Amino acid sequence: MYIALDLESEEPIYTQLKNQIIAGIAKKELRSGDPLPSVRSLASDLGINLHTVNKAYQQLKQEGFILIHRQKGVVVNPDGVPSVDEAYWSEITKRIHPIIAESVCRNVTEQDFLQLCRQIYAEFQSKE
Amino acid sequence: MYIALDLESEEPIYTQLKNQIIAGIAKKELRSGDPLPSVRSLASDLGINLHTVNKAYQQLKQEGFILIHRQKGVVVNPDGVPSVDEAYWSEITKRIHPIIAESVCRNVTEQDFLQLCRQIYAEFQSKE
Amino acid sequence: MYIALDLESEEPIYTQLKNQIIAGIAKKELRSGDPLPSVRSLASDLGINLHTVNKAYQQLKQEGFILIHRQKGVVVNPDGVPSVDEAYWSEITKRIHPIIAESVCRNVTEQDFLQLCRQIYAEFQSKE
Amino acid sequence: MYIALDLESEEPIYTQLKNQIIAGIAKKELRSGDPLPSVRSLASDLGINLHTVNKAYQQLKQEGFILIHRQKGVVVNPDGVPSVDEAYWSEITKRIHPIIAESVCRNVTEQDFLQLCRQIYAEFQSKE
DNA sequence: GTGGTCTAGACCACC
DNA sequence: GTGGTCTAGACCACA
Repeated sequence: MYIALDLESEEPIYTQLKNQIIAGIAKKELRSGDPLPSVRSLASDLGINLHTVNKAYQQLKQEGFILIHRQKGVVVNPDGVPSVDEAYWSEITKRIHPIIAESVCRNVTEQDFLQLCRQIYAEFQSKE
Repeated sequence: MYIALDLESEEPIYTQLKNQIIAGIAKKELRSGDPLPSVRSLASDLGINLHTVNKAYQQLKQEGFILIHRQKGVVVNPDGVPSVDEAYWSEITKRIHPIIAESVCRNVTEQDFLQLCRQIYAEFQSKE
Repeated sequence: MYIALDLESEEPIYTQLKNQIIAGIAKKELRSGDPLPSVRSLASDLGINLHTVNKAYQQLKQEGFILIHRQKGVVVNPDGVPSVDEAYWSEITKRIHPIIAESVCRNVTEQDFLQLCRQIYAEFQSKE
Repeated sequence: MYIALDLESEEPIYTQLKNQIIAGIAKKELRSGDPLPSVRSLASDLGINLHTVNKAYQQLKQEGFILIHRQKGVVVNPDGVPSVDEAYWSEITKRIHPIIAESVCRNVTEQDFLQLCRQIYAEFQSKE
């Protein structure tokens, strides 16, 4: 799985990393039980500090995407990711809200917006 | 127009302020040419720092939502907000992408996701 | 509130710090809304690294004991700590289980054990 | 005696093993003088490393729970486990203290806490 | 070899 | 001033 980081971006590196791993899981490039690189090797491959990788891994662990074994290393959660619940639904609403507000202001039609979402959804489900 | 800030939130205050003004424009509570409070009075009303309000206003100006006249004060852009362009389209895609990735992982169906977007859209267009 | 760390202990410093802050809350030395020292000043006072303090604070935040404001600093959760729930009940059981197992082996009577617990409880509730 | 290890747990495997053997002694499933499997066979049965079993055994020996003879193998201490002493009493206090502190914060009543301890005690003494 | 902990020191965003 | 991020490099526990 290929990971591209923009070290100049305002988005923290660990966030970029985290999102790309989540995207990898969504695309089924990473499946339940698959191993992930060790913090050290991934940090070395990406040319970043191992603590940065570790921070991304810790958050992914905390959100239930991965398991971190002290010795065996890191694997995608074999039980799958916790499904949507109320807390997630309210969080996702809070995240989408301002995006749609701005789109409305900029005269993006609902149709266009939904179409964009469908495209992105399609991108993830193509390989299923 | 009522503005509610969460000073405890991880989201910077200036971002919250900016988003709520954009939401106000989207909901037509604020229309082209409408005046906005001065930096000073808004800061005082909200009990926050001048710089914080100023930062929000500067970014809104930068993105074409408002105009700041030295004398006339602050007004919603009378020419309307710049419509969607390619740059915005690519930016919006980048912002939605990780949200959808996580939703896919959490087994949110495309239908549910689109339905949520429709609801939020409806919230803005009700008063049109 | 006085904090004593044992830098030689096997228990990680951030865990010791975390537990002492929880104890402070339990003893009402720290009350809802009370401010805690900044990571830098506490680190300096204790003679440890600010990242170590930060780790303790982050975990306390994650467990709902404190809130961390970007600017205002750190405060004890004004809404109080999340009450016991099933997850906590099962966790606490898992933590006490081996302690009692060993006590049974060492001929600590149930009475003595419960008496010890009562004493510790009393220590926290004396100032209430 | 059945031993269940959680290889995913944060708790080191050797600690889990140690605690389960102590629990076995507390439950009288293992009695004074009873033989324990050899390091080699137990490691093989549990599918874990020799060193891991060895570390658990060494600590159990150190704390007086078992004896390790070069020839006769491993047995539960025929003289019984050393009874509670001051050192143990202070150690147990240190271990319970943070648990009760957190319980106080989370509004677990003393009654509920003591009741939980009684239940766990009962679990060990049922077979006596 | 793995991750966990700790230190030291840097720059940035926010207010 | 605050916390957030990132780097660099060290030692330890675990298996």
